[in-house]
Amino acid sequence: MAIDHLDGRIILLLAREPRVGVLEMSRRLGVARGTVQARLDRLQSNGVIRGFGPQVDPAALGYPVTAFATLQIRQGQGADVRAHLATVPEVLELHTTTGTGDMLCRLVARSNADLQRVIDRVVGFDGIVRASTAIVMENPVPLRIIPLVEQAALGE
Amino acid sequence: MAIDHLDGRIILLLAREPRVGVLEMSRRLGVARGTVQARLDRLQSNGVIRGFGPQVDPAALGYPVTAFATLQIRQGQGADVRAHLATVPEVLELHTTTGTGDMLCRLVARSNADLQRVIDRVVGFDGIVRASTAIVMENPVPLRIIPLVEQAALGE
DNA sequence: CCAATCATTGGGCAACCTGCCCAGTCAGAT
DNA sequence: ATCTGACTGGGCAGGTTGCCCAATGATTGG
Repeated sequence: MAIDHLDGRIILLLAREPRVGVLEMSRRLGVARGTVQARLDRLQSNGVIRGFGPQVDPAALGYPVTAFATLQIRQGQGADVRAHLATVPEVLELHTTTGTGDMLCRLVARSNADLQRVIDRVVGFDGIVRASTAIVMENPVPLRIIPLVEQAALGE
Repeated sequence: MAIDHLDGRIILLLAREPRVGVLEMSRRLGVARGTVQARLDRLQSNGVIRGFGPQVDPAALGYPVTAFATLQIRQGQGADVRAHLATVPEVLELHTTTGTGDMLCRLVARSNADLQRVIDRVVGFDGIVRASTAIVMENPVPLRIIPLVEQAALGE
């Protein structure tokens, strides 16, 4: 399940230049094409690489405002709340957590004013007792995985 | 900047089957190949599509534990803290926010025990006054963008 | 209303890559 | 010693890409 150095280099290369083909990769990495192909197949069936879907920027889509909402749920309403939130397009992800709240969700909106609409839609649901929202001002470290891949590839 | 229906269908198709080529897409969408190519180029230079990097699963890499940490920062130490957190591979993203805390970051770790090490490393920095961590138990809605793309493609 | 501009179409071309196959080598495990 | 699995290097047909072109709407500004 863990990845070795070559796997790491493949992922790194793909992350930097997603367009490179298997043949070009094999040249850059100094291994045979079949090797890269086999590694890639393995990484994907492993689940290490989930896919190569397009990374879409919500801001460019007209949703420049991001926020995180911590939700407290009425006991036993968890499933209903999950189903509710899954139907809201502006809910980009949802986690159930330990700690202060019961759930944490990432929201986007067209503007700060629009965020109010989104929040109303999110919390306007019976099972949600309380919500506390933190609006994102800056994103100094965008979602990344490379450093972790490097660490995982070295440590094995 | 906004996307139209055809853009939406292109993104949707790419999200479902990242391996399809431009030619196959043009067949499926019933438009000329050049059109799909032009749209794709535009979507990428627009920044709507950031790229097609591999989506790596931290769990498959040996980091099955995810947590969110809310940090309170000593006044004026923001830049230092950002730089510090950027050097920690287990910090997958970092936001500065309004509200209770000053920053919110997503962490991963090899285990709950390992999470302690990560947190120590994260908060073991002078500018951080206080940290409150929420461990993710479940992820009912994994990071997604499709519903938003559909909405954006319809609304324009 | 006309002209200009832009997106789209349909076609063609050479170069390239992919998927698939094979045999041979090599190292580690049994 | 034998076997298994990974890697190599090679070949092949088919499909795709990147690039070009001329022609056709559709939209916009004059």
